[in-house]
Amino acid sequence: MRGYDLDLLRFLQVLIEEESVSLAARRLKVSEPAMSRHLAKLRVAFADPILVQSGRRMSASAFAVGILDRVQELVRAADSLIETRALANLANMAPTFTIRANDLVVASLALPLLQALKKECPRCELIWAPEIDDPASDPLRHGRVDLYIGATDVMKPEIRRQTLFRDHMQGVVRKDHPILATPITPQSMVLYDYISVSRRGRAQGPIDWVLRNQYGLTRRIAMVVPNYHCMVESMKNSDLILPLPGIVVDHISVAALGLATFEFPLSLPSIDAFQAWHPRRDTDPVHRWLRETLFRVSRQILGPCTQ
Amino acid sequence: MRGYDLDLLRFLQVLIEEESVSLAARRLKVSEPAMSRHLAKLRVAFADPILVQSGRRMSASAFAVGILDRVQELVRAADSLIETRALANLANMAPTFTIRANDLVVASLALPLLQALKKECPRCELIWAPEIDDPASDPLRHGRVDLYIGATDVMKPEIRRQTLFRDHMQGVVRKDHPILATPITPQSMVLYDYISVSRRGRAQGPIDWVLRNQYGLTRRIAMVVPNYHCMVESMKNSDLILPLPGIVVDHISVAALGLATFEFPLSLPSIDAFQAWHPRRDTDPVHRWLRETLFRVSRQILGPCTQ
DNA sequence: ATTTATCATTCCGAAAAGTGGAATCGTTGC
DNA sequence: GCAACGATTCCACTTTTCGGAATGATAAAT
Repeated sequence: MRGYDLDLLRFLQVLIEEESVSLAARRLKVSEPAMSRHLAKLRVAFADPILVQSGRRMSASAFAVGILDRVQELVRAADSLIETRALANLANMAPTFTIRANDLVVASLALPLLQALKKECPRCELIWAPEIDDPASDPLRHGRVDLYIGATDVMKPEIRRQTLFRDHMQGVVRKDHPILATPITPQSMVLYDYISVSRRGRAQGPIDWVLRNQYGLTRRIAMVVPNYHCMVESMKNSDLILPLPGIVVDHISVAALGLATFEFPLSLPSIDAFQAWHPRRDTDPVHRWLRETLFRVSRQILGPCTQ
Repeated sequence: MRGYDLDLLRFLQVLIEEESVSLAARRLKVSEPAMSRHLAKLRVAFADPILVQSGRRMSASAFAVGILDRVQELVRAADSLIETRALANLANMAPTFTIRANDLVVASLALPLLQALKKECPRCELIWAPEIDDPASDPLRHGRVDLYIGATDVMKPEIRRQTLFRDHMQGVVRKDHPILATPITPQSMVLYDYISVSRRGRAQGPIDWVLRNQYGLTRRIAMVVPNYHCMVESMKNSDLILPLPGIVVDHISVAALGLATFEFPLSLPSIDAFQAWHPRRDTDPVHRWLRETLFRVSRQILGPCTQ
């Protein structure tokens, strides 16, 4: 006798995580009757109900909750055996990844990421796809893009995502801007006009919402630009204020451009940059290696997320 | 896509351990074609041959050898999930185990073992079956005995066994025996007659073989007895030498019986006491709990094996 | 060099297992 | 009391797995 079918562990993990036969079925792409039968087999094998009726819903039994960690680790470890084999051959592979990210990310991460990847896989290639105005999920779904790096996009529900780093906006002005002469307050913020960076022409953002809701103030957007490049070259001749994320500020030579920066005296929500991918790549060990390498590199370059 | 069938891990483990499709098939009680197909699926899943032809035989690939530890641990951990559930209910169980062991073992281990078992399972019961002269394997095969503890028995090949403790023989004589007047040598050993303890009337043993082969000496067996009990009561009135294992010597009150002990000046093979059970109990979590408890108790009482 | 033995793989028909849709059951909200 | 929702059971069909027979590969024996 060989004991129970170990493949039931895959079902067990998802059943406990979802606490629902229907959701578990959907997640593993089988019918509800099929999932129900798997649950029945698990109940026999473990002599435990696993999921118990809790009013209209189901909830996991104490025993099931107690072993979830071990089940998750088991399934993960079992799948990583496959990766052991696949990754053993990285040095002989020549994978090409298409990654879509905005210019800020490319500027700061592209080179260190490529260096880290090539360390283990010398013939690895990256293609940085240009930003588009369509929803970011579609190319992931169709497989035209392997990985997407964004911060504000709303992704389709099935798209997987992982936070890479946390950022916040800083104000950029010319070096001797009058706003710097005294401690900056919300009131002094709105004395000057602003530049807004938005590919879709969106002028309003978190700064506006906080000013209005917490101080009853309104800032003026003098113009909206699709990217910051030409602004940082010429804004030193004006009193305009340009909000930029830290990732950019760290990247440009502020002093050389005749500029200075300041922290907004506001409680702004942070910006969580993430990487996103389609679930079909979940079990692709080479794709996982890419994600893990990008995650590690982004933390090295940009510092850990404080969350 | 759910990834490969995790149940293949059971086959993977046995295939790597046996390095033979036939032996693996036999061990898991499937046909050779069935095992061959499982191997084929493993080869696809891992993109590795797993077993490669090495002349007439097969041997495990480097990759397979490299992951065997992890595979064994995975299968063990997966099966132990079942035990987690089963053992969670020990306090409410009332299992009865039939254990066959010789009197020496019963005398020294029965009470501590029962105490240790009852600590976790208050209604647990032990039945110590009397020694018999038939092969010890048969009752295990037929299920009449759950566990057998022995030392010298040859068991059937499918019987599982685990060493419990290591022992050695000591000489027992009356308190003022002349052999104790000077350092004991092989030559002085054979000046006196011996008692041999053997249920099957076997007079010769390792002592005889070592004396003959290393010193060209022969000891005289004055009599053979089926157990040592009556001898230790009456032998103080004679110059007979009674060899007994340490487990007995530690158990009886040597001084109160007017006796003394000595170490044989010979390089004798040690006695490995073991527990034995039928493989059908391998996956029985309650039976495994019994074995593990017996193992732990025997080490506590008799000291660890130096091996 | 040929034959024999052993072990692994492939083929094939039969048996077993698994599937999803439909029907049914149990619980809660309205 | 009825409707909605989710889980389970039933049923016919599909897929997978099984073991015996046949085949292939290798080394030992003759």
